[in-house]
Amino acid sequence: MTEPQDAIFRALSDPTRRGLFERLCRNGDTTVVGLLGEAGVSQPVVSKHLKILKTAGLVRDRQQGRYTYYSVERDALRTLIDWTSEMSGFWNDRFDDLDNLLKRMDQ
Amino acid sequence: MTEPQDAIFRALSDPTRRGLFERLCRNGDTTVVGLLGEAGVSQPVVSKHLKILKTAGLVRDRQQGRYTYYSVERDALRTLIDWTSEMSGFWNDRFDDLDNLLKRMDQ
DNA sequence: TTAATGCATAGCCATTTGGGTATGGGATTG
DNA sequence: CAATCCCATACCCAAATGGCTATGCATTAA
Repeated sequence: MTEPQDAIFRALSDPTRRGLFERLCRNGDTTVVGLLGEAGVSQPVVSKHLKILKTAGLVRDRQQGRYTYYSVERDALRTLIDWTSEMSGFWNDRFDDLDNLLKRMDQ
Repeated sequence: MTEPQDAIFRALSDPTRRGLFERLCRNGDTTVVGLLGEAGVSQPVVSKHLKILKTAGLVRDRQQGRYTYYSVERDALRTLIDWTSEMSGFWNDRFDDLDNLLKRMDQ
């Protein structure tokens, strides 16, 4: 059972790739060549990273003539947010339990 | 410049490792042997993963006799939450900009 | 229609990574 | 004190990963 978090965390774990995603978050809708500047790697590498981000459901691409525009996918970070709040929830629940325990012990 | 997100995303990108972290979120304060069951890997591998989680600032360990208890670090997910909301922010800002643009065009 | 541009795919290679077994040291139990 | 248990470190190995160059296919520009 491969969780959806797998692809997300994997995709964002590489600095170059996360940099591409961040740039798309800031500037949105950019061509591959447009992303090439700050990436610091060759064009094929950028393409490869974008494909991974796309597979993870983080970005989408749109063809226009000989250009390919990439942009952040709608609800890209939904899975990440959900997972994080679930984990935080467990954490808080345990503190609630501890809290209740202490209250009961206090009586 | 190695961002703090690097270690976090890296650490959580591996399913086995994320599984360990999730288990600690749910149950908190568990020994290495206690974690061994669900992990599905050998004890040395669990220890190695825990070390990586610890280095990433996600968990802490506490020695007690011959047992080592691991638990989720306070504010473990802070960095993750901050990064996510920052990215979401950029996204929303762009929509605000678009919104403003449309309003201005509307006049 | 030729030349140039944008981009993806295909190989190739060095490094990293996740897993295993072997081992040893400290703490507890018999 | 001997046996056992908990856990970390040291190696080793196959597979995955991230980078590169070469190349080819569209699309646009000359």
